[in-house]
Amino acid sequence: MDKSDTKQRLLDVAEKLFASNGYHCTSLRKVTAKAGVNLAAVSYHFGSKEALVEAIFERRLRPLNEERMGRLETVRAAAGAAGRKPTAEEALRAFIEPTLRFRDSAPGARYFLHLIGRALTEPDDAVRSIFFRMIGPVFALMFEVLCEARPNLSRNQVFWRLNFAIGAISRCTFLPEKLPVVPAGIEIELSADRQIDMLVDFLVAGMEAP
Amino acid sequence: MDKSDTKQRLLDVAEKLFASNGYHCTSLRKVTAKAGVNLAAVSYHFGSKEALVEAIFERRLRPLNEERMGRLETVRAAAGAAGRKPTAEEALRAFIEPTLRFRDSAPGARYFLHLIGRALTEPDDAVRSIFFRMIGPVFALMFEVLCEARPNLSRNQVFWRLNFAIGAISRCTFLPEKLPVVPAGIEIELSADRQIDMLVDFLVAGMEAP
DNA sequence: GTCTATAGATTGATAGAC
DNA sequence: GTCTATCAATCTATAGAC
Repeated sequence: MDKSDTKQRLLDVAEKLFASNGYHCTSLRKVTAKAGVNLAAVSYHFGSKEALVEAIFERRLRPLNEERMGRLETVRAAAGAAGRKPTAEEALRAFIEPTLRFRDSAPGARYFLHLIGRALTEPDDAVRSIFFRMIGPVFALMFEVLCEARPNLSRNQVFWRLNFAIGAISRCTFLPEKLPVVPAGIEIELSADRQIDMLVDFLVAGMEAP
Repeated sequence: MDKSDTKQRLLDVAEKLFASNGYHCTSLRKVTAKAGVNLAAVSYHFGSKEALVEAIFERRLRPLNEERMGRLETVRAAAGAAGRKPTAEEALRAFIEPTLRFRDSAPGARYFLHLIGRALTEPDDAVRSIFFRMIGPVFALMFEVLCEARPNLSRNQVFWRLNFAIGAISRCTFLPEKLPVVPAGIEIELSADRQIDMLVDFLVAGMEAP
């Protein structure tokens, strides 16, 4: 029990600190101090700082990606069985719903989503490529399903619209306190379902634009 | 001439390196070495690393913001004079066209846009707040004009749709080589006008969704 | 304005005792 | 598995000669 406890605590604390303060602004000393473990524990359990962040991605992104891929395959299969194309809404929901519902599924999931929202723009090539490698297959499948949903668009147009959608979605996975200046009276904390509805309304319209 | 030359070279080189490799991954030693000036020149001309990045933002963001604000005011005035509301397309174009045309207007502008695309998600509180302070008034005006354009939406909905749009736009200001895995046959380098059209098609539809 | 030299602090990683 | 102690590298910032 003690054995895995240190490892888990390191993952939990590092996830939160990397998300809140960034990978490079967070030293291993801060992580181990907050986790209440020894500095050398990172080397022992993970090997390096980079391997630690990779383990953080791996732990949460693997099940999340499996769910998104599974739902995308289901969308494709259901449409095929009915002799029609998948719709943009089905594809978008298959991606968005697991992502945003995941936000409230575990204590640290919110921090993790913030972390991957920033991984999209991560300046460190090593860290960014860890993330891109894990997200690549989901992105590729999403792209193919969207191409089927919008056969009249060029692949080029679908690619860019998917990128636009990714950018929009990433604004919802951010910790609310990290958003730009918020006008008075704005509700910045939304339930996952409300956030999903807003995203889907916006993105389906964008994706179905001529 | 020599006097301002060092300062300009520092701005140009730091802009490029901060954009390509990130603020924290770029040491002042790398900047001064690549600029061919002495390490101490940063302290002399700017005072600190943070003041350097602030000067980088200031140099390009001030004229760009003035143009975007001016165009937003024009949209509002023209609609008012005609006794109608501004449209979402007018508001979006007033923001997007200056931004993306700016991309090709100066040698380093492309790097700068990448930098501000990442400033949205900057983990360092000091750097992020420099950016938010500069972008705040534009964001606020954009929000008000969009509220006028879509009076049937709640301010909450407009706020989130504006955030979605910001996220989408930021995917176009990125250096193409920093995008996630790109499927074969995709044209990743688009002219500003082509990119503007794609963005506007997508975002107008999203913004006008019920 | 530009330079050298260095202070002063922090970092990731590791060797070796327990 | 956990700990102390420390290495070697890096960083920003600055003092002071020219």
